[in-house]
Amino acid sequence: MPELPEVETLCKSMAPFLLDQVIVSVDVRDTRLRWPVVPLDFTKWITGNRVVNMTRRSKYLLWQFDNEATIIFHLGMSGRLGIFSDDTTIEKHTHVIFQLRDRMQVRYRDPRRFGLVEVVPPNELKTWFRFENLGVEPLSKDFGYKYVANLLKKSKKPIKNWIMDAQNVVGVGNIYANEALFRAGIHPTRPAYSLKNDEQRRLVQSVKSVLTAAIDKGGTTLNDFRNAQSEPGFFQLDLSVYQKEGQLCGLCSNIIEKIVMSGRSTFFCPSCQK
DNA sequence: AAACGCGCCTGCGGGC
DNA sequence: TGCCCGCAGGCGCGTT
Repeated sequence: MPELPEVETLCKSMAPFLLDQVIVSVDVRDTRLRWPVVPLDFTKWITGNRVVNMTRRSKYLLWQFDNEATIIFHLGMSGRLGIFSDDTTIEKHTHVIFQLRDRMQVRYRDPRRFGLVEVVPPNELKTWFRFENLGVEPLSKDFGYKYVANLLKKSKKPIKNWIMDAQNVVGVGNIYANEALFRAGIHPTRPAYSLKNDEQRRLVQSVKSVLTAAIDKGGTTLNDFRNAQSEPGFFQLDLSVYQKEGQLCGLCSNIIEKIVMSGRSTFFCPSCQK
C-alpha cells in the first residue's frame, strides 16, 4: 500500500487508540516477512510495556514504549495494521497479533510479506541502521530549494527516479512521484541536473502539496490500503495521471501517456510536462 | 561511484 | 469456468 501519506494516515488513526495502552502479549504466527520477525525480542522488550509515543519516519511507523524500546513497522506493498476485537475472525496472512487489555488487539497482516516488524532495543533508535541512509522528510523545512538544488546538480538520474530515491527525500513512491511531476509540469525522464531554478522550486512545492493533499484525504486506496479502523482513503479520486493512460488531461485535454521507467509504470501528460 | 535490474511474495483482473 | 499471464503502492542487493 503505502507511501508517506498512507503511513501518516495509519499513524494518526492509530495513535489515539493505542497511546497509553499496555501490550499484554505478542503472538507471532508467521516469522517470514522480508526480514524474519524475532519473537524473543517482543518477550524481552515489549510485553508488559506501555506505548508512550507513535510517530512516522520515512515509510516506517514507530511505536515507542515507556522502557525506551521501539517497534518499527514497514508495510512493504501489502501490509496493514488494524484494531480488532479478539472475538473477530483472524484474516488470512495475519502474521503478528498484539494483545491489549479489554479483549482488543492490533493485527499486522501482509499477504505479500514484503513488510517489516522489528523491535529496536531501548535507546538504540537514534542510531538504528535502517535509518542510517535516509534523506530528509519531504514535509519538513529541510526539504527546500537549496537542499534540492545542491543534490540535483550532481545527479544524472531521471528526475522521477531521483524523487523516489529515499537517500534524497523519503516517502515518495510511484503514485506520488507521478502526481508531483504532473503538478510541477516536469517530464519524468528529464535528467535531474537539467532542471532549471524555477522547475526545482516547483518540484519542491509539488511534492509537498501532493503529499499534504493526500494526507488530508486519508491516503490513496487503490486496492487494499486501510487505516487503523479499516477505513479506506479517498485521494484516488483526486489523482491526475496515475493509472490514467489514454484518458484526457484535466488541464489541457491531451491524452495521458504511460511509459515504463526502471520497471515502474510512469504516467504523464506529454503536453503539460516538458 | 552512480544507476540499473532483479528478486522477494501473493492476489487480482483481463484475455482466451 | 478455469487457466495463464502480466501487473501491483517497496526496497536492498548484485552487477555494470
